[in-house]
Amino acid sequence: MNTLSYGLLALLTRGPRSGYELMQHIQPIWQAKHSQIYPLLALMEKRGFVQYVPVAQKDKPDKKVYSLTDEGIAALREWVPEPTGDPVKRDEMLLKVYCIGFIEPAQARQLFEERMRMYQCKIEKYHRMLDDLGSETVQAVEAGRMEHPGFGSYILLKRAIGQAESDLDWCRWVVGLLQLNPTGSVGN
Amino acid sequence: MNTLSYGLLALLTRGPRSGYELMQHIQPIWQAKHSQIYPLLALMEKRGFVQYVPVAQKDKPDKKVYSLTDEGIAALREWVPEPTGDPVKRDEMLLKVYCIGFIEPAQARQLFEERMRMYQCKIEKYHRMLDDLGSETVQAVEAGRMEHPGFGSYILLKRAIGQAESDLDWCRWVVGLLQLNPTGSVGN
DNA sequence: TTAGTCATGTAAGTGGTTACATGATTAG
DNA sequence: CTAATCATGTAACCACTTACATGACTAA
Repeated sequence: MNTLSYGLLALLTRGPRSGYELMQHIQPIWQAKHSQIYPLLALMEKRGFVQYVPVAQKDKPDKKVYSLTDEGIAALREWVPEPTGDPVKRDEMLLKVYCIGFIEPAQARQLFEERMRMYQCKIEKYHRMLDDLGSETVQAVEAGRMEHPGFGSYILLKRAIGQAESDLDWCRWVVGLLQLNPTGSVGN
Repeated sequence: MNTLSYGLLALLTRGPRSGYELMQHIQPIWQAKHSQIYPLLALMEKRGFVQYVPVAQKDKPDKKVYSLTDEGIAALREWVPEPTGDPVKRDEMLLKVYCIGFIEPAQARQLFEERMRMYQCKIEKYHRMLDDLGSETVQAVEAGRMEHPGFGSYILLKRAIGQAESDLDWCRWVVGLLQLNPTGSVGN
């Protein structure tokens, strides 16, 4: 049972999901491909943490809909109070930024402008996801009702938006600095 | 040549460094252990991207001080304009937050308070690192002189501080929400 | 005297990605 | 007609962590 396995159990607290759905929903929180998720689900099924019902579909491939067992819920509850690992962040761009004095100013500008587009897309996506949660959830969250399904999703989305906006502001600040001293603008 | 290898080349643009120093300095940007870094340095030395001078020390173990070769610089310059990979973020805590409705309110509070301490430590550490850069660097950055050694370090530190403060604010906001509805305070 | 720092390396294991494999349906 | 989505799985590979190994010096 690794962290991703517990993460899958966490997602299943919202209700039964297929492996494919789990794979999609876990992406914003924990990057993982289907090739990693399917074997873990099979393993957890063997160990009794989850169970599945095969669902036949017309027009689409059949699927397995997984749900938590009592054992799975117990495992989740044991995991939560355990010491939480430090966050792991790896961003290739930051390594490029470290040696920014070594590269063409035009390339530097491009690097930041690409990232600004990426963050803007993310922010829009997250806002759409917030809207999808509905006003009923918003009211529950604002009242601090953490037992409400959607409380976790809402505060996670808020965090993702805050992070993306902070990064976007940083990009704008750096682009502003770069324009102060347009070393690379010969020929523009 | 993987991303970490280019990252090591990026660090070496600041001047010669030992493997041990590289390992320490790359931590805030890219988590990697010495056991991963030493073999990569050996490989890059074989391929001619870096070279080293053995330095004998009294009172300390001998070390190898690596520096960039012209080939290494060329490789760096080729890498920068290549498409930049998406950032990878994996934080166990967010998975726990997702199923926060399923856990004890006291445990939830503890989770956030632990994180708030972690972010506060980080922010203090980053501020100390900023101070270490000196006013000369600050002036160069404020003038947008990106070719200045320290420009990259300064803007990366600013980003790290912004991120940590954004996360800390989020934790405070959630803790505030949790206190609105003290479900778990029976017996306090 | 125990733990921590400096300093380098290898070996074994886990976690995660890419590629291979299948196949029907739908949208451009 | 090509690409994307849904849906599951395996195999090979790469990236990263943990443990093993050594050894001298220093601070609590």
